[in-house]
Amino acid sequence: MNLDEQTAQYLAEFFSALSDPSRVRIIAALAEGESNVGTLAELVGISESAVSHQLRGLRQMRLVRARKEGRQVFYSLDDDHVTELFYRGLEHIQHG
Amino acid sequence: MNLDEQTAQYLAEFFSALSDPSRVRIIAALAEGESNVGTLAELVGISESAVSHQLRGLRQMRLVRARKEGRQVFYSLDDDHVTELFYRGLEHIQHG
DNA sequence: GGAATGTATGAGCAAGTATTCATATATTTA
DNA sequence: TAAATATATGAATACTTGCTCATACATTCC
Repeated sequence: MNLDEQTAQYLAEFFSALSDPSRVRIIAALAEGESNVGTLAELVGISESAVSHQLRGLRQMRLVRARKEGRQVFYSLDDDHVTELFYRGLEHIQHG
Repeated sequence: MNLDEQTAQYLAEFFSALSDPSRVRIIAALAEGESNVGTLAELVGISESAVSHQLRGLRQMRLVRARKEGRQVFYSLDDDHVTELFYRGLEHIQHG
């Protein structure tokens, strides 16, 4: 297969969602169900600001969706493909 | 799921293999069958040196293997998981 | 042997990225 | 209304990354 530049670009961006440990851990956490920024920060072990920045990117890729409840914002995975990719990757790591 | 830092790190590295357009195109080409550095450079549209650098990384991740034939080196995919991920990602892009 | 070809490698650089810090915005509570 | 809480955002910074360029290595051909 000889992908055109644009398709390759899109694909690369898609996989980039899982190309950083913090994002991987955020997505791993969200795979269990929705969670808010503070909780994610605690789980992942980075600042709330850092989480917020990462979620922004994931939001722009439409991989997560946000639900506001009071002053908290609950995020959840909004793309089955990423979830699936995540699990496949995990299998690969665990007994690949 | 709450991944430990190391697992997250490995996973992120694994997905990083497909997080760059040039690498995506290299892997797309190799999905068809083995190919040498010069041909890949032509297909992908980057220098042979750049291809060689990328292949080095993929080799270190054990995602491709090299077969030397005379002065040419033929590369092929050496990991079904990546191939599968690639196709899944492609589906996502094409009609996701 | 020497030239030519194919690939690999290291240094260096420009561009991208993940984080922190300071600050802003929005919502709740006193 | 003021203080407190939760999240978002922009700027700055340290780090990473993909490429080029020069050069080295290996193999074939003359």
